[in-house]
Amino acid sequence: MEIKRYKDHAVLTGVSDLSLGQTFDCGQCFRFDPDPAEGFSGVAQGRFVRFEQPSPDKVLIYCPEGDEERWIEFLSLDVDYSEIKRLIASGIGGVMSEAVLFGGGIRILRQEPWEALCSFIISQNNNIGRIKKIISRLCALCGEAAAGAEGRYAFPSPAAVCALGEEGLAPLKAGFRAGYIHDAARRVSDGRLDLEALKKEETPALMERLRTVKGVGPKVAACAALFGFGRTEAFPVDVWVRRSLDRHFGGSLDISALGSYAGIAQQYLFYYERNQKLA
DNA sequence: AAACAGGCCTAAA
DNA sequence: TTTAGGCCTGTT
Repeated sequence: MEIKRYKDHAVLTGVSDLSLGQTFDCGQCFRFDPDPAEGFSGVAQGRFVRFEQPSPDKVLIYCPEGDEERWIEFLSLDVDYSEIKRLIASGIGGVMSEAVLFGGGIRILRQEPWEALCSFIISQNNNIGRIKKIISRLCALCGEAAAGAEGRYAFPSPAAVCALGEEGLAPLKAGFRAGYIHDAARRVSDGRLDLEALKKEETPALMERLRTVKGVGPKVAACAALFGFGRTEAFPVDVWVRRSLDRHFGGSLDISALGSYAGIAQQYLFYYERNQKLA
């Protein structure tokens, strides 16, 4: 992969195994949308960014000079997915191979721990459209202005969320999740749940700690670990993956064959189960 | 209009 | 330890 820097954007060539569309529409991330101009835009790490993909092997990143690497990491473009895909497909075969072909452009984004935890708390018993709206309102309510765009907001800090109190979250219309959001914000901001320190923990211990938050069960903890802590071995089972496992794998899957890539495989299965009928 | 949506909590066996 | 019902809100 090569990087060339121009005045207001960087150009990556020699990109493989990436579809911006699949990556931003596979349910892992709630803050990016198709941009009116072109491509996908959103806020991450407090900064506005826009990505374009004029051809499969070419990606444009509209960002300040010097930020390219940040976004390359965000997109996991520093990881060789072709090898991972081969491993997953050959390790399981059958429907898994189909799923890898179908969603082969998905990359697991490297999102921030707090944002991932909070977002997946909100996601429970909820649909993507509404999840996005709730998160958008949360950011507008107490997030700081994002760098690089007017009217865009960073994901708020735990302290900022906590300061609102549970009642202060009412405008989000998050329903029963408001209490969960507040508990998470309180635990993180008062240090009982030290997300920074948890980066050093093994994945099972990490998930166990995350589950001390009210409203965080196995699925949400696994999602936070996978998307917020880069734990690609975490294997969240939601209704779609459940459906896929029931339909194609006799109800369960021996993920030992997937090594540390179970979470990536999960994402292919999820995307395939959820979207194949649209194709 | 009733069910359901990318779960989890609580109460009851 | 496992299982059923309920939960906010919005959409179909």
